[in-house]
Amino acid sequence: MTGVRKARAAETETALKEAARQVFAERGYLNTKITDITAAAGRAAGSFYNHFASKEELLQALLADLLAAVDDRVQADPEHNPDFTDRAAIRYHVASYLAFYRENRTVLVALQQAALVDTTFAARLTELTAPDLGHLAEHLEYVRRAGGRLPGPPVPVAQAIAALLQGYLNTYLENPAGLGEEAAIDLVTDLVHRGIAGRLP
Amino acid sequence: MTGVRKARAAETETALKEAARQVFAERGYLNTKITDITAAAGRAAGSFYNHFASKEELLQALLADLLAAVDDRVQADPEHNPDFTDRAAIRYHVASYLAFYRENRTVLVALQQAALVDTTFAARLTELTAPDLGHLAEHLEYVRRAGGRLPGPPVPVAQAIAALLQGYLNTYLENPAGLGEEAAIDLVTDLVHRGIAGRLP
DNA sequence: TGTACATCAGTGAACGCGCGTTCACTGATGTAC
DNA sequence: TGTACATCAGTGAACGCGCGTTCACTGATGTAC
Repeated sequence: MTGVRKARAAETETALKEAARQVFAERGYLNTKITDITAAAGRAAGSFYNHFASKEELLQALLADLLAAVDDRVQADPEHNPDFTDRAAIRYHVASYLAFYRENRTVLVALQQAALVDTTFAARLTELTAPDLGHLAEHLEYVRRAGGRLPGPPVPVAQAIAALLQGYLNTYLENPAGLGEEAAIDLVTDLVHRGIAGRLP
Repeated sequence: MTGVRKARAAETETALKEAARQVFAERGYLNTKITDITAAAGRAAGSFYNHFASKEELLQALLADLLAAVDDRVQADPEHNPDFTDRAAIRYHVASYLAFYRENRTVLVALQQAALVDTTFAARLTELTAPDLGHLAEHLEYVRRAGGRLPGPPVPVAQAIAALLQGYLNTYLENPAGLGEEAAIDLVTDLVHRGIAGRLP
């Protein structure tokens, strides 16, 4: 009568997903066995396959959840300042990237790991980051038009900045080493701001 | 009488190492099976264990070779300019890092992959990069003493720069996207130089 | 509302594949005398 | 220098472990009448 079954199924599905997130965070995606996930979720091994065909498909599901969250966030984002000669505009981007990375680090790292082993995920990952890269490159183009001398063409510079953000913020989140969050954001902001705005007229 | 046996053994050992490097480059360390290596080396599967106890130990051997090469390089390096307020000094470091990374990319990437799965390699890797980080931090300290305003404490800034170098140069080597090597070096150099030297007196 | 049957989520032991690892064997090289 | 035996690098079929995946079974929920 009432959808007790569906509710139960949904319950264990989310239990599996949460268990996966937890276990991925503890020992990494590649080191996680399916029975690790089911054990952490308190279910039998066979139950897994009622919900996901494989560990990869589970990761896809986590990715889908993440993307949904991203969409919400982007919609909540007002028209932000595209002027990257303005330090505050850069800082805003850095801060929101840190917040996003902090929130979704487990899944992002799991994706990166999966991408090493599985070309499907590798393709997926570049597909996902492409828009962000383009977005960054546009902001850099703005700087160039405003008379700033970028250290190189917009796209490679955007790649470099993306590497800096991803690499350093990951390091930072793993071990803040006494540096406050605001200080970390300022650090990256300054590096980028000075680095790109260069010699303004 | 002559060491024909030893010579043969050494020969297949290097054949295995070279095959490993090649296969790692093609499909990645984690995706490589031991039989992939022996097949690429043109030997029987069992032969592998006359030389290495496991794939991990083979990687250790590749790492040892790499470190030996590094030692040679460092000795050949004259007392370089520690003054990171000087653009040329930074460029020198960037260029030599790129050369090193280009030369040893396969093994470095294999190490990074191994580190994801095996805590031994993770520890090894941080151990290996620690001196470089310290070295960088010293150069930054120099800038600070010279009156430059770093965007943050030397060690975190060094981490950020290391992330930029490693992340971007890896991206660049995978796909130069039409950017010349000198241009790539200049890009990173400018980003770092402007970023750290900031407002000099 | 009650009864009989169907369906479904979950269980966990068992199966089987992939791959690392072993080991008896071969032929060549080294050693002893 | 020659002969008999020992040792070693290499071979590849076979073994077995780990782990993903299946499947017969259970008890509860849903449906038909």
